[in-house]
Amino acid sequence: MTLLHLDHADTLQLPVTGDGPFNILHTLWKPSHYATGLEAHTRESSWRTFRVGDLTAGVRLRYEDRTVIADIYTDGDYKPAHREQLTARLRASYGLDEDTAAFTALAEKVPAMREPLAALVGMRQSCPEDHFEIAVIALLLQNTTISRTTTMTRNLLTHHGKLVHFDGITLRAWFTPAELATVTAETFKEKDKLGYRAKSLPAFAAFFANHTSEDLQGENLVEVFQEIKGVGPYTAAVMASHASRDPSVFGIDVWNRKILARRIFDVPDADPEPITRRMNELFPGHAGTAALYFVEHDHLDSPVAPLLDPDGIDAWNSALEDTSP
DNA sequence: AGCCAGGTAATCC
DNA sequence: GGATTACATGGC
Repeated sequence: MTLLHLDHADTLQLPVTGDGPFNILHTLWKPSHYATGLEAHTRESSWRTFRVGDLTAGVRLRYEDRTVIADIYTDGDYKPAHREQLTARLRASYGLDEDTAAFTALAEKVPAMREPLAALVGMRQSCPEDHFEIAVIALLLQNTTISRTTTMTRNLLTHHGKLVHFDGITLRAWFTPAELATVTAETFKEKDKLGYRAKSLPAFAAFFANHTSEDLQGENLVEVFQEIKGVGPYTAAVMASHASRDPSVFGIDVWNRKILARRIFDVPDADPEPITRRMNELFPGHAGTAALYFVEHDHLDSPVAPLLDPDGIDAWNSALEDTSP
């Protein structure tokens, strides 16, 4: 597939205004997140692609003096409106304006949260995906293994997304709902190997071609999202907790169910209802944030997609560029 | 071979 | 309503 070269267009200074400590490493890089090719992280820098309106952007992120510095690389006409959209998107994606004090106060009173808090304090939810993109991620996680989720993600992004190069790194970029709307369910099944999920994706593309993330502000999202075919309680909760950044919500699945059962009940597994009830008792209004801390702490020692060594970037680039369509 | 994966919708009683 | 069951695919 063609490699799109992006040129430097802007540098944004994004001060962290939220109250409390800010953990840049674990806000940008989550040890539990599987490899998508959409982002890469070293200890010093992160790279990530964004689709914003008609723009394809590559972003390199660094942090100093309580400010996130974002170097923006683009493929075309970069307008003032793009700067505004990207600024808002980056601030929201990494929770730069969100306080951590309320959660930290609750967390300090719960013995099971002591270690996760010590290791991760100042970490915010990260969700560079918009509602459409996070819905696709959650769809690909449904009832399958991470290995197959990774394969399906690679298939979709290779066949229907973009491959870009900027600031010395090669990354994949998402397709937009409009771009995906031209693809049939049969292609998703036969070519992208999505299995029974194939018929959900056209419904996702159609819904989000007509509803932007901005349109959805203020709705009861967990209910609204479930009107989309293929979106149930889990996918809707992932969308609300991640893209809508509702700190009280978390999607429960067989994976985090076991992690949370162990952390709060000291048992290998438990039913979703008592887990949800107990999480809400322990962390009222912040159960989603608490779940995030438990899950990321669980993966800290063996990350799903480890940090990149700066010497490994050439190999990273070759691996992505060699993927055939 | 058979079971299970970071679920959901359709179809039962 | 709540309790099954089919649904694609791949790894162990």
